[in-house]
Amino acid sequence: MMDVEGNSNSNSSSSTTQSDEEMMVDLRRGPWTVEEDFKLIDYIATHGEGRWNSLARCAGLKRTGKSCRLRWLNYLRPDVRRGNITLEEQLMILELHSRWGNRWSKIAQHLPGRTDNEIKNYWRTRVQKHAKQLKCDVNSKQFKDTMRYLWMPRLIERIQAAAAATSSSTATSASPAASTNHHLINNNEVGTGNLVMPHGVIGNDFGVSHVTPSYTPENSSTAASSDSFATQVSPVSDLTTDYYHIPVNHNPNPDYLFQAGQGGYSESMISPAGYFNQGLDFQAMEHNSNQWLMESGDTSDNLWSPEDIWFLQQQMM
DNA sequence: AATACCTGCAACCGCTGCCCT
DNA sequence: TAGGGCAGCGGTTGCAGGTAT
Repeated sequence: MMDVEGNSNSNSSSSTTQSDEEMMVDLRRGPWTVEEDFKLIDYIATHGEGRWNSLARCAGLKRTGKSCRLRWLNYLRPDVRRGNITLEEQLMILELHSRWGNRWSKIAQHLPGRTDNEIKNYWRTRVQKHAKQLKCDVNSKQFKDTMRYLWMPRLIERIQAAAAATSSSTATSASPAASTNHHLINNNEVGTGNLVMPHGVIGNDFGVSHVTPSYTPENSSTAASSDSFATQVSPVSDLTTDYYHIPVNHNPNPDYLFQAGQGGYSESMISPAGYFNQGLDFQAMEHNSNQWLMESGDTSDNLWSPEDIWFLQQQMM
């Protein structure tokens, strides 16, 4: 299908526009070369982005406008963030996806520097894998609840643990990392409307202990010493100070995630009273959650034993 | 050491909606 | 108002690198 040498095959029932383009020019496809990258960067630096089809022509690139746009937005853009998805970003993705579904670009808007493509890939490769292990549909209520009441709280714990570890080890320094985490966990900022984490989720009034009373950073299997996690997902955010620091009250977007009074995340997830009433045993389920988180991003296919899966399914019924 | 298999990610495709003429 | 061009979105594919056998 894809021809790295740039000779487009004729299988595609591509759009009229694209077919016309391909007839007129011998368009390249497949991976971009360094030379092409430089051409694109150079041209955009001089002329700016937009008008992608003409941009491609003028820059001397034998690519479609689409391809140029994609390469720029997903890879070459100077503010694009590369590397592992942080815990905070994972949490954000889970929450936003539970709210908006596969609206990747919309989700990406709330993760500065991350592209919709990257988030989509993360979802497909990591999240859907876990759904598969649970033998349930990623869109099922069961899986969503598991995410909401198990996975996400554990992520929050890990963020807290990582922040605590960082702040204690860098208490006397003014490192950017410490500064960053301060913004993420400082509960005082909740009231200011500047903290983007949901109200009460990260802070003294967040009831993590109600969900996982036995948790401590020391005994948690999710501690930063976990090899799989340490390598796959950086336990300490390397976010810039402004990350997650969008002034909520000034955000014109009515859909803004953590806008006060939406009654979403902070109320339903952190106070799952209804769930306890339904007989969910979070203590028991925690085991699975720990494994899940510990191996998040791992390649293991055995996170869930058949017994675990059966148990979880029974609890969710 | 060689091969098969798996995973993650970059890139492509088709579709939709917006804007301009 | 209709049609064409363009930008953007979500889904899908193919490949490179890693891991298991």
